[in-house]
Amino acid sequence: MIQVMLKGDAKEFEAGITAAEIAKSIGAGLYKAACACKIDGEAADLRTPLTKDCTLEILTFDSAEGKHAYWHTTAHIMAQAIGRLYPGAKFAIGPAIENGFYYDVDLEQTLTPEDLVKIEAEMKKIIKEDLPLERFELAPEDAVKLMEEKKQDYKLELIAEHSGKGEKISFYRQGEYIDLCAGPHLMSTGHVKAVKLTNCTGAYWRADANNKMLQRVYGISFPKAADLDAYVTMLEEAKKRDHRKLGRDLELFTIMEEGPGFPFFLPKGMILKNLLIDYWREIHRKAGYQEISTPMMLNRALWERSGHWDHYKQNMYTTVIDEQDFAIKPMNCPGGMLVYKTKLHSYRDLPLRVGELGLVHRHELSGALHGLMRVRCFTQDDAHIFMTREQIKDEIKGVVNLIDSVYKTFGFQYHIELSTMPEDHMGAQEDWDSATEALRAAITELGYDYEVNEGDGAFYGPKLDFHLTDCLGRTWQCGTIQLDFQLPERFELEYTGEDGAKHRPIMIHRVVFGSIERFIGILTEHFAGAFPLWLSPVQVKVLPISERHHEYAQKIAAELEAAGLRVEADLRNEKIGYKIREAQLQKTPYMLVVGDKEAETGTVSVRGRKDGDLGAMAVAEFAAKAVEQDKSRAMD
RNA sequence: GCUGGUGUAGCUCAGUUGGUAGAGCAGCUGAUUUGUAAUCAGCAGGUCAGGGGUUCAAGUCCGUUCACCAGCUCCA
Repeated sequence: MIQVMLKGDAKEFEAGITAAEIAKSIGAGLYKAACACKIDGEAADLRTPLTKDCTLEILTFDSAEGKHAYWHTTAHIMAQAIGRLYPGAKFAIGPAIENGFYYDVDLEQTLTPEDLVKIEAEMKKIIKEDLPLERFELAPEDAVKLMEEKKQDYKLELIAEHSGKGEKISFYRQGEYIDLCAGPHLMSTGHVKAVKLTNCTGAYWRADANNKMLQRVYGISFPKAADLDAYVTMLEEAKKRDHRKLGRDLELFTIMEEGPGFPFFLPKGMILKNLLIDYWREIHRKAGYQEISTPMMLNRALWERSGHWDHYKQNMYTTVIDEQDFAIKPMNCPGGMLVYKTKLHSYRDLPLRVGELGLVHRHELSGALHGLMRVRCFTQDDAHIFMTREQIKDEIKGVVNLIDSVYKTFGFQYHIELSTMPEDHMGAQEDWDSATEALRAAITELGYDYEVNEGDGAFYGPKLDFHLTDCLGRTWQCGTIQLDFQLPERFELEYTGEDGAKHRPIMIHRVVFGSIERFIGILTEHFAGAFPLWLSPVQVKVLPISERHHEYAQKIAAELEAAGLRVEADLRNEKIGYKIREAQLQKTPYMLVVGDKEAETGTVSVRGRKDGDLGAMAVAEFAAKAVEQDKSRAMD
């Protein structure tokens, strides 16, 4: 008998039992979904007989690791299919990703969507053949021999990297196909049920633009056809919510060829933008912030002093005026530094919280542009906090709480990531260490979990990033809190301490929305354009039945407008159904139908965009309810 | 920036093997005066993204510039 640890429970089994049999014994449902396993933390074959005490993890499709095994196996099946159809194919890497998998291949010919259909058909054959996936290990020199035989140049490069450790190299075989791979994998190709190749594009070998560009084929697979259908439906839903489409349909913004990456805000989008700004000003005033505005363009000397000229010049819009170099600001901080220096500061002034809604310009690569999500000019809801060392932790906590309250207002979940010192950085290691520690301590004390991104900090300091999750489960980095020991140094910022001596303040850079433009993009997709009442550009539409009700409609519109609501009356010569359809497509929160009945009784028939006909109501009653909903910034 | 794809009316799209443009919606005009997701008819709307080339003839073929879309960031 041997002892096997399963999810922390020790269980007795007869020696020689396989992982697959154990999986089966603890539930047929689980067995069906079992993708692969790990023995003592190492990827292993489900068919491996267990001969001694060990820890066994059964990976099922409902876990991230199980999905990875499932998708990674499908990647192998795809590679096998490509190998059959295109004998000269050289394979690079083929990992599982968040949604599905890809494989990078080096092929003579360029793959087209029709080719993907062929590959998919070949994959289905391989699945039907139900080929077992078998793991085997080779000494580095034998691994090289095998891959040389198969003319797999990229695999040879990968082996060269791993053989330095002197360890054996693991391979997986299925039928005639052999791949260098750590696993884990499904037992056989037949376990893959529904598969779809979704895309193919170029990708650089090792993500380096100096290397050869390979062809990357993306796909996804599921244990049930219904799951694949649901995934396809989800993609369609995401497409319907695309803020670029909704932005046009709802007349929020546009981007024109004349200004790639520079969005134009249309009247309705401007209402939304201003509402966000109003909200931002309100909460920042309450949180003890002052507001400033610094120039859009400043001279080279300033950017050299801040370090941007050296570290960021390729991304800056620069120009020569009166024989002097100028740059349009890519960030607001240097201007903020100058404002700090306009007067002497006492320790009594600190912490000094100074906000700025600054329009910054950054020359992003043309291929990186994407609607409002990635633009070349955007409004940062920036603020700089100047403080003493003792105040760091409390100030960070204050910002974290501010960000938390804002995201809650929109109903977003979020998680925090901590980014540490990058290779290209300024300043001493000790400063970096203490700054990183301050960030860590603040969120830990507030009870947050966080992920660490090693080496992903800004060149002047470590940072906390806030990633929010929208209703389709996608994450977006929005808020960030960056500690900075460098700029106060560079700009020689000072304050007079209690002791009468000069001291250097420490600084926080932080944003809550990140970019107001981008936040609008995220909100648009999150709400599918049906913004909560308080953010709707048009909150109420008054829809008269016929021309003789126009006067009454206009009277109501005026009353509601006086109550502070954003109202439009649709006085066009159209049938009520037509007007409702249009208001509905514009996602107008409330439609007020008015005809003879309403005019006689001084009421409105209320229709909600989600709930439909809500019945008649006195005008004043509707106004009071709507105003309350607006003021409270209710979600709906 | 790189790889691939796309670019026809405000929007969504047709346009055969090259023979110089069409629909629906939106817009305008008229009729209709309408009760909870599209009333009918008429009119107008295009240097086919921009230069260039091949051809008797280019929306269509070639090359180029620009813009947009997907990916290049999850690494055996």
